[in-house]
Amino acid sequence: MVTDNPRGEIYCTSCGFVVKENVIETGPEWRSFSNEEKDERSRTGLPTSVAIHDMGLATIIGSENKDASGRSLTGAMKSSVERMRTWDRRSQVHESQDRNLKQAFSELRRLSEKLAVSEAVTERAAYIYRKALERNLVRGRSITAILAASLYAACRDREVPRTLKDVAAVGFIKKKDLARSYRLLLKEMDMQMPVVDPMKCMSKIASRANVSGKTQRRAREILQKAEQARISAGKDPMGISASALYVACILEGENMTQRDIADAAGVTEVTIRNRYKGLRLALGI
DNA sequence: TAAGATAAGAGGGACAT
DNA sequence: ATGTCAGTCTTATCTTA
Repeated sequence: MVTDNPRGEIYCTSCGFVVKENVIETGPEWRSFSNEEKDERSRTGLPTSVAIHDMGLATIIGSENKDASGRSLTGAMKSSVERMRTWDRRSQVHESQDRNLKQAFSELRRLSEKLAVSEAVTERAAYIYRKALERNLVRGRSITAILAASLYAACRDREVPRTLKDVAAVGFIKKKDLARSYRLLLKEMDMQMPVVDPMKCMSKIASRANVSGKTQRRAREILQKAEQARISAGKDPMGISASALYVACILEGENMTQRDIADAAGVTEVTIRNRYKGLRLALGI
């Protein structure tokens, strides 16, 4: 059993079955450099986070007209403090950028929760969105579009297997629009993303399709051979992964239809068939 | 019913004009 | 900037076992 923290999933190392998704960070909040420190430090308050518009560091001037030692303020002082309060309130959302971020991040929370991604991914998405905002990429486009693209980018960056389709669905936007925004981010911000590893998709599909661990191991072997045979480049990783699993089901005598696997992977039967054909050709099955 | 075949269409990358 | 080309994936429909 292994915890994959960035992905927020716990899965079995021998069969790849995903036991639990969206696991909360289990480590201590602080790194400790000695045992004494470890004992002394405790979790205090919210950790700072770039996914909160002011990074969780807001301080507001209270409404009690008392000074630090609890004495009432003089009249002159009162009006002065009142002015400060006004500015204090204004500075909390002092720019349109801040307002934008506030809205975006509440949306981000919603999407992250629905996608069941870890806090690390959410943080990353927030960071990317901030950058996008700074570079004026949001102007003239919808906040949701760029935000969803940031979230997708974060998933790619952290190698969390979420498809464009997954993200588009929870954001109620069209897949092609999401793809467009995502490419915009990559281009304008010179980002480089790792290629999606079909292996990473395997456990996801397998657990959704309810195939046995044995079959899944078989599928992984097939997938490995397929990669060695270089027939996977440029193909949809979910498609590759799904068809490998389909082949494994046949070999292991597990009665799964193309429809079942296709549904679990979020691709069409035709795609399965095409990959399946190439797989047979390359591996001589 | 499941699997295979075929065709049309979308969207984007590469490359030339 | 605009057009073409090759390649991928999707949707839809028909055929085959």
